[in-house]
Amino acid sequence: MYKNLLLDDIETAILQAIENKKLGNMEEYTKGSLVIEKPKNSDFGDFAVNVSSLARQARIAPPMIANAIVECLGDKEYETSVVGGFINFKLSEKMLTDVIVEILNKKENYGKPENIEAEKIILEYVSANPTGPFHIGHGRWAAMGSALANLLKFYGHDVFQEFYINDAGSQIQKLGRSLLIRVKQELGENIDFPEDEQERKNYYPGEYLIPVAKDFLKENQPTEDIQVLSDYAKKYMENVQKELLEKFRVHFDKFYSELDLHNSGKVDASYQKLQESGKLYEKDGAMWFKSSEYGDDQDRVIKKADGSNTYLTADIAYHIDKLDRGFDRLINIWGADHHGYVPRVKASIEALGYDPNKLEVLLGQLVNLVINGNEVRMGKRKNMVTLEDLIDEVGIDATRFWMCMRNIDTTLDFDIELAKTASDENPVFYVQYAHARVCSILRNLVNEKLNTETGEKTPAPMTEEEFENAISNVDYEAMKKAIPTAKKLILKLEEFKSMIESSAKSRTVYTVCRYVQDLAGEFHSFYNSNRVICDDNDLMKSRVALVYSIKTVLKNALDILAVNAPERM
RNA sequence: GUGCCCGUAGCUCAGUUGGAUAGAGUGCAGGUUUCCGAAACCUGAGGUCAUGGGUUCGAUUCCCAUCGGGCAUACCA
Repeated sequence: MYKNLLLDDIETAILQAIENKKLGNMEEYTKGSLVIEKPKNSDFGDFAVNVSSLARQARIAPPMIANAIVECLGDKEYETSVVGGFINFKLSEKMLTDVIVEILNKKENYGKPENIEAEKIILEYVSANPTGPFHIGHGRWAAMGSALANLLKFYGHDVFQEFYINDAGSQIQKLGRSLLIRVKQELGENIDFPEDEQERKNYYPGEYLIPVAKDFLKENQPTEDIQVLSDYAKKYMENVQKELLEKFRVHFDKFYSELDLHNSGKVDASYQKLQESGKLYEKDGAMWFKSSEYGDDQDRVIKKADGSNTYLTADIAYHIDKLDRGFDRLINIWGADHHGYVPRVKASIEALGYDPNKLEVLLGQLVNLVINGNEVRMGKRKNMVTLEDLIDEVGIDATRFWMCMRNIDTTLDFDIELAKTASDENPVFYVQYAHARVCSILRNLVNEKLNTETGEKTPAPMTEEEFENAISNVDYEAMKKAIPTAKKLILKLEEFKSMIESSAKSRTVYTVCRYVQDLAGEFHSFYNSNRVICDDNDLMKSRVALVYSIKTVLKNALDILAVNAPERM
């Protein structure tokens, strides 16, 4: 990508300038200390670099530094100009053409970096309790996690997606007790969940267990055995969750059961290892882990006074297991309500002799539901608007896009009315419309036109063969005519590569959403003042190559988000 | 109380190791269609970057304090 090329050139020139004693007191330069950026005002150029930061070391004014560097740059394809401490770059038409050539050659691989250090990554997300249907908050992790997985894969990493099923704790008994009440209700018994708020907390009073009870009775004899009921409800909810994930285009390579983890002996084994490391001690009849020695604000209980394990014990074993499976990097997406949990898990990893920096936890702020302009707090069990309800109302594409379009650091306000009306106010349609429009142009190019009133046929502007030729044999001569009116558009297409790199490195998917909106905007703007199908054959051919490139890049970006790129709308 | 996240246009949000006139969408006002999809485009108004200090040639960005919002502070999971 041109950012890297320009930076290389500039850094070489700086080293040359230092050697020639043109940079005052400056004696050395560390690569990577400058950044190529886009000028705020495009009149300055296509790219720019600010060299003011070198002034302190060189002890001469920024403009002089900039000029000295430019002098050492030599003849290049692009033009340079100096304004204050900035060196501005203007790409040549040949360089712009090369962007299109590259896209048309690489197609669905355009944007993938050539040489990166591929990491073996395990990405864990959603990891919900199998005690009920997903709510909207789970939808955010599902959409963002799957998009992040797609992004990291596209970038070249080896990504394994995993869902940790919390199927071992007391909440499972609670689920069974709740199902028992629903079963009894089905059998005509006059019984309900306790009114008392404290007691009610021991149940899941949501109506979603009613169909579960019905199905249970179809397949089983009535029972009051909580274990049987728990197992049934748990499996049932797991299947409900799995089906919805697939429908939502979220694919996990493995569903890892906490119960299996316990049964495998791995939890006991990691407890043993912790004990051997000397980081456990007894207090008040319980076993404590000295996590405060590793930056946690206090020590944590690892085995309760009654001899049972805490949730943390299993989670330590789980993370150690991930490391033992040979992953270079563990990325977890957790809700912000679990943020206090990060230091203790890292502490345990370190205490057991692993590198805690291999674990990256992306903490996501929660989702607020906005109904009729009022925020509805997402309680875990009350006010439940399920993810499925949401998808049914606003569609998969819109839901995925909305969930991904904000930085994970900010609380997401999901305005259900806005998402439902979902037309002009919805950015996903704006982007999809751009893709459909491109496809429409491409169709019109090779289809003859029929006048419905007169029955007359106008021949297609291009034959299939001419079309194939226009998008496969492209060089500067062929593209030249399209360049002057398409400069901004081509620069945006070029930006796809640097966007992919920075998004992958910073683990953000909202930047991909922003990019597709920008690209769609550039295209719509271009479309309004330039025609693709026109009388000038050379111009038409070159614009066909341009428009086909846009379609390719839009598709590549939307594929990462797992949002459809429709041919028609 | 303590820790983490946040506070930028009416609203929802960007702002890349500190740097050019703080940007986009939406909303509002106005304009654009004999021609490839007007679900689009163009123009305009709209800002004490929460507040007050500090560091710096330069702060929306870094530091401190205050105010406001969210989350967490279990031998629950």
